[in-house]
Amino acid sequence: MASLGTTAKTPRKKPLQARAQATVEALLEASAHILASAGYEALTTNHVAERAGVSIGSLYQYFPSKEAIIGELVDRHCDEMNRLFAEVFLASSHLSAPQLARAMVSAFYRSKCRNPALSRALREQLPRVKRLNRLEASLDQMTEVIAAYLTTQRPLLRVETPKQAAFYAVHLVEALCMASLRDPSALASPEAAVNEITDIVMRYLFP
Amino acid sequence: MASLGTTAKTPRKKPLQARAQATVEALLEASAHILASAGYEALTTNHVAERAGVSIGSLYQYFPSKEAIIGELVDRHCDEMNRLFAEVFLASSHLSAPQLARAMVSAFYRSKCRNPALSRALREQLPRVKRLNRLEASLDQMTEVIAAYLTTQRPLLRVETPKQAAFYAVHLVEALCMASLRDPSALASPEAAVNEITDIVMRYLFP
DNA sequence: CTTGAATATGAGTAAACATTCGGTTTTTGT
DNA sequence: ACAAAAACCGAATGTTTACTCATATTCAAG
Repeated sequence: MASLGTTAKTPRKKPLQARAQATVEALLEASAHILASAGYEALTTNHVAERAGVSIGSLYQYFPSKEAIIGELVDRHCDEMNRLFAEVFLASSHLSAPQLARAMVSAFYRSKCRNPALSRALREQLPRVKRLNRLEASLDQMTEVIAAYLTTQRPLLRVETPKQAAFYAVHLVEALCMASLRDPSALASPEAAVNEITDIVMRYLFP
Repeated sequence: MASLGTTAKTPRKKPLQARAQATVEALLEASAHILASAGYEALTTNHVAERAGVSIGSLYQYFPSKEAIIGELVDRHCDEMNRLFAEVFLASSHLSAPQLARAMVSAFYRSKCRNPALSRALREQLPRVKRLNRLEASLDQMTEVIAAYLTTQRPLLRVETPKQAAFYAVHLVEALCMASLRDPSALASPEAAVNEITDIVMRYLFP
């Protein structure tokens, strides 16, 4: 491993032509597949390049380091999650609290269902790659939005501290969605899981 | 790295004399410290030996591989958690459901408080290592015990499926304890956290 | 005190791995 | 068709790291 400290942090080149874009996508897809199916241990640059069907040299034309690939993977995952969260929140903000809650839990659950194995790997296998903070940051941002919403609902609220309530609510939903995802066979259907989780949060937040 | 596949899985020697025992303890303590303070990346065998104040050769007298050290660390952590769980469960089984719940949550929380950094590291940085299954296995075992208990409380229960309820309850408690642990400053005191988490579980399980 | 077993040592080995670089092929614009 | 740019290639490099082994030291029992 050449000194990580001096590794360039910016890509060597931007992919301009269509085939270069395809190369980048293939590399990211290969990384996601390896991470999801074989774990972080198996995620070596050579392995990624091989699976992507490109040479190791090409990999380093577009990613300055192995960490940069993972970073991009995390970034995309977070962006997708944030996008869905914002979309559903806005689209459902006029609904009642229970309906909104259900919509949010469902959205969260479905966003993880797109690629359960990858979701798990990103959450569980990424050894403190600095970038993983972005996932925590996403949750923190959600917490703030929820806290603001709860403040507007204060009269109806069972709890008195919206910020704290949002913290527990978000972590609760995240953890139970991931847990349900891990073992979907032993438990009920996805819809049932969403219902149950929604129920738990609602009972906590509202009378 | 010598071929992992053919690495011996049993220790070379059992530590018989007192100084050998001390060496083993020093190695485990060093491993825990490095893992908690610097993360898995920094957990190299040479680093462990250095911090333990013994030579790398001594390390390999008592542990057949790096993975074996981590395995022992996880084993001890799980054993401690299981011990505390069983003890508190037996000692409190005659209490009312809310009191029992609070005792269990408190015990869980306190067991993580012994060494928060290590608890986090074992939970968040280790899923790459196969052995982490032991931690999941511990949770699964707890779930079974709780499910059995809930079955005896069925008439009082709000939910109808003890097994599923136990699953959500255990994961909920675990996740929220870890989350509270991560950011104890922003939230209330440990007692308040335990109370809140207990409250959430109780509202879910009982009317 | 002697002797054998247990313990400790640390330079050395080999393999894995991230990253580089010199050179080739393909595409684009003219 | 022809240059220039972009993309691609993969053997080679240098470092990291898990693990070994030949040797030295300490302990315990007779």
